[in-house]
Amino acid sequence: MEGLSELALDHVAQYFSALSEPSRLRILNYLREGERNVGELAEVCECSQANVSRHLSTLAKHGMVVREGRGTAVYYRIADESIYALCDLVCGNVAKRLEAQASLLVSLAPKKKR
Amino acid sequence: MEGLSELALDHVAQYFSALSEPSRLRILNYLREGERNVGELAEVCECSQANVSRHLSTLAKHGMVVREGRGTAVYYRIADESIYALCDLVCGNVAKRLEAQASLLVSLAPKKKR
DNA sequence: TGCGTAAATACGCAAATACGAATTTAAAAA
DNA sequence: TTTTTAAATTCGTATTTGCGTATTTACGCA
Repeated sequence: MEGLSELALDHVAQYFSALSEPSRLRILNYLREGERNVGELAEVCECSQANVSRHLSTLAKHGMVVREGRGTAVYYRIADESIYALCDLVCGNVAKRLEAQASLLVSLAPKKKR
Repeated sequence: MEGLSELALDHVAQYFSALSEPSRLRILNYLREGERNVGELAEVCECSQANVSRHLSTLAKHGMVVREGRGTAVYYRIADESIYALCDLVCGNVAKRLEAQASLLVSLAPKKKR
């Protein structure tokens, strides 16, 4: 992403922004197991129907999920598996960071009993 | 990131959130070439000093950049190159998406003159 | 110790974003 | 066509976030 135009940067930022919400990450996580309709996601996410619908539309806007109406329900599924590579990368970094902080904490903490 | 706790999801979301700002992406981009101090970044980013400082502190909070005071200036550099892998992945996805939209646009557009 | 420069922070405001509640739209079944 | 169910959208509100301006802090140097 060396020489990106201002506009391209905005797009990338928006893309990251779509992933910057716990509920949306949770939704993506559930979709790992396969497609789900809005109601199912709402239930398992402990999230209102309206809310899930909104989140899904953001994800869809960035091509992360695909919408398919079937019968009276609407099913969503992951459009691009590379999303997970992304998330896993971040998880790795976050974990590294938390570990670092934890060990720092330990080294600063007063000696444990025993 | 299969079975993540609520708390872990929050962390991941925050991490993405740190990358969801064009100015911050621009800063990261400049840091590809090597360390820079705040003033230099402010100049090249066309961003106020205060602003750059704020952005840098967000990036630092997530361990993306490292702070090092030298003399009266403060230099920042990338802490973890994997950030770029992340950004490049996203760039790829965004590009794919834009291309798809572009070709859709073409197929819908009225015939071009000539 | 005081001065000057660079970075960080405080404060106020404007824009963006998420959410609940209510409503509207879309589609199947009676 | 009417009814029913699922999903999308609208609206109002509270929270978050980014930024400009001004101030404070940190550091080197006279």
